[in-house]
Amino acid sequence: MEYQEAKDKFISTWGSLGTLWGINKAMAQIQALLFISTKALSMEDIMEELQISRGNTSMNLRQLMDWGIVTKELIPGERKEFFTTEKDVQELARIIAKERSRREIQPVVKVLKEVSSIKDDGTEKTKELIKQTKALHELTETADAMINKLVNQQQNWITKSLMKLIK
Amino acid sequence: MEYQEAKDKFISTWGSLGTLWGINKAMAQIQALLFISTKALSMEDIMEELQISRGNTSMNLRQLMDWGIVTKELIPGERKEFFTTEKDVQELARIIAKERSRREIQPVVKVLKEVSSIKDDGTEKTKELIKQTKALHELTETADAMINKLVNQQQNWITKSLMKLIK
DNA sequence: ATAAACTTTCAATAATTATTGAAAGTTTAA
DNA sequence: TTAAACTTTCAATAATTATTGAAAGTTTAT
Repeated sequence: MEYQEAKDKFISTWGSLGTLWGINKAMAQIQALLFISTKALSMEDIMEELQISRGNTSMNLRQLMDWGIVTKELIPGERKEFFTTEKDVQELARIIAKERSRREIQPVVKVLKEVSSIKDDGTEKTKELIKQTKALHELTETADAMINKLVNQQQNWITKSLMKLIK
Repeated sequence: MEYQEAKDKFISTWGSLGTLWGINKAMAQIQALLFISTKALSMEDIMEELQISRGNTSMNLRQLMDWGIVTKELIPGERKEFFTTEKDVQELARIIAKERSRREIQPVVKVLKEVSSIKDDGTEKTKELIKQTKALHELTETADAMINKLVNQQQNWITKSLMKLIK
């Protein structure tokens, strides 16, 4: 497999995986492109490479910046804006886990807590609703906490290794 | 909050969370409905409760059965088929994690492995592609393995507690 | 074998989501 | 201040995905 084929394959695969972390195809592809690029890219570059419109590129870059995954980079002497993505996979995982938790998991946890706290009127169906949503609430909260802890621990482990290397 | 309101809230919230575990709204809502139901439900019951068509109900029930989350239950003397979902949240988590891994994560891991294994032609861009996809490959594989281990460990922990309780 | 009771399938349609492109907005240089 | 170079916005449109409903299929009882 040659460079170009490998590159295209990576970008399209990563793009379709976007749903897994709750973002759309174009957004994931832009991130993928930046992730394997050796230098910061302009909007023009991205449009050209991915064959998408200016508007689409602009909106998706914005979203990636909102997530904190992509940053603008100003190149001296250049009028255009250039973009780069977080290159460290551990840090990337940390950001994604945190954002997904905040955007999607926390709101659900809140509803599960509310629903599982309704007053028990003694009927079987109410008891079942409370029991099941309570179990789901606990599981969701635990799983979310664990994942966040996990990605942060990895982070710490990496940081420690780096520290050792540096000093 | 009364029973009906709590129930509706749970079903619609769980439905919209469907995307998080890679299934569509109707599928998630059917599962949610069965999850808090005190008895097995017929297709008629589900259509009525969720206000969805027969075809939609049939197709989504099938998918839920493919996932291994819902099972048919034959009630003696009844011509209709009745459906129940896995009621244990831990087991549910285990099934979902396993299926998602098989359906979505493994294919991506495979591509990442392929792409990161292309021959290094010495150019900077090829080196970067190899380096970054290799890092992503390792991370994805590790994260996937960890999550599966995690849900299985929880499972074991629960199983052990139950065993103690029983004997 | 027939018909009633039920489920599945799938082409048509609806709903949702993503994308475009051009006008409006912004920044910089002269 | 003007104009060129660039980015953002957003209504229109395209693409994708979900849903319907009725015909075809299946199972069971007589």
